[in-house]
Amino acid sequence: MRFSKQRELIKNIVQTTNLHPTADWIYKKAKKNISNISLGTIYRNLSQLNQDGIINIIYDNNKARYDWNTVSHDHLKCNKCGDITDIHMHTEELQKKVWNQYKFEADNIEINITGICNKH
Amino acid sequence: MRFSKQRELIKNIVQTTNLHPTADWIYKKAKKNISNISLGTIYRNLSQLNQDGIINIIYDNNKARYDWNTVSHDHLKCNKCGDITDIHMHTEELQKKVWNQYKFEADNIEINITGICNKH
DNA sequence: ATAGTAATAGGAATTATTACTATTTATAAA
DNA sequence: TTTATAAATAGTAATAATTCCTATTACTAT
Ligand SMILES: [Mn+2]
Ligand SMILES: [Mn+2]
Ligand SMILES: [Zn+2]
Ligand SMILES: [Zn+2]
Repeated sequence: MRFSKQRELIKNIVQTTNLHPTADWIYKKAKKNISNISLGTIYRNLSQLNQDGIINIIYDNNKARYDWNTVSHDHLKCNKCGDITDIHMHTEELQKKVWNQYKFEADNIEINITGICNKH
Repeated sequence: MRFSKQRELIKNIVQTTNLHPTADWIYKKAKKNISNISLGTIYRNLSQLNQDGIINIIYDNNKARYDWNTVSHDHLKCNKCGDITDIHMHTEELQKKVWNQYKFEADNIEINITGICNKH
């Protein structure tokens, strides 16, 4: 993978927010630095960065969000303000359980909890 | 909500499969009975049925799937064959945990586990 | 039967994402 | 340094999933 200032910028944007931004949010932010950057470049680089284990993708209903935190963790999504916050459930236990009970070899466990956050 | 043969058919299709079908799968199946049914009707009725608690919606990456089983449960998705199977984790504990630790009032907990199923 | 209401079909619009292509750019060899 | 070339880019078109719109149809209560 060759260096590009676009990829560097995109990586930096993702790595300096905890908002779990969408591609479009990242695109708007990136345009402030590189005004003619294209949305295709955003998507291409986000998926490259994901493939290289540098960032994570999470799915919020029918859109992707990007997470700087590649360590396995889970999310709380507030129905009122839309905020997504990190939590850590102990998925190792679940992983064991699905193996023991279903002989299912889990490689990823994602827990998405929706409800009302403590700001309301 | 008034009776309609379209809604009855859509409900029946969802309630007689455990495949967690997409809107498009349901559409194709429905057309065999009502050849001029429209995709808009599929979506409208699926979301009505969901609002009335008759069926459930689950999100598989960036598309919706529909589940006849409205009792809280979770899913295993196989990366090889794409099959989605039901499991039951004990989410009551998780619900308590997020309340105690984060004061987050959970109304829905979805656990999505991907990996390799016991058919491979 | 008629009127009022609720549902429909069909297509247009929207949103998120991917694909295509001509041009530019990073890197490494000559 | 110049040059070769593979990778990346901008811009645009295409696709996929979903929602919105509107004229028409079907039920229901008078
Ligand atoms: Mn996170
Ligand atoms: Mn299910
Ligand atoms: Zn909130
Ligand atoms: Zn499988």
